Amino acid sequence: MTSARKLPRSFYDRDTILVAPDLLGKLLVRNTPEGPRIGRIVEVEAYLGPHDLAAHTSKGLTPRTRAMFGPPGHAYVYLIYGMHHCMNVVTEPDGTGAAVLLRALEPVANLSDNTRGPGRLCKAMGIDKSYYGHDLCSDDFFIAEEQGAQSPKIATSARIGVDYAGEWAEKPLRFYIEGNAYVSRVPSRKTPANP
DNA sequence: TGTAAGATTCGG
DNA sequence: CGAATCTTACAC
Repeated sequence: MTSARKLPRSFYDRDTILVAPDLLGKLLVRNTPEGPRIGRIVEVEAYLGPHDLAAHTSKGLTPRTRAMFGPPGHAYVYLIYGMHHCMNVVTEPDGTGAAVLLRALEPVANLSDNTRGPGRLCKAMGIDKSYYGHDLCSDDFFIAEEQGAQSPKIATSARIGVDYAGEWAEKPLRFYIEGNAYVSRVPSRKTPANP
């Protein structure tokens, strides 16, 4: 049986551009009365801070973005389009306003097969606003590293669904495991920066 | 107090 | 390609 080690707070207390790709291959774990729901992270997006026009924190500190401006290693959960929850992992020191959006999981235990895309990911894991600001260094909801796991092959692309962000929409801040069947989309779509 | 838009998903 | 659906932010 493979062992897994919970990631320490220091893992999240680094530049978001480093944390995002490092999250690939890690295990998202939520303990429930029916047993632990576990998924391997295969796709993420980095949101760097208030200067990143695609990030929610570019609007400043509001009740909604409070968790994202908070200390690292906590969950930033929000409802989008009135029907889907999205989960982020807060990074960098308290007050920075940066986070990593989890976009897709590969099912490992007690998960449906429907884990592609940030909305479906939260539905499969049972994540909602009750987890807003939840500490990911807790025992019931955390991210762990599989011991002996090999480093995944990482690819990048522009982030999805942030066309409103101008030049920030084109930056390669989406990271995913190349070839993994659970990545939500292939970057075969419109690529403006491809003359 | 009113309104516009969103880090998405699903159906036609 | 457009509706669903409702919270949030911001204008009046």
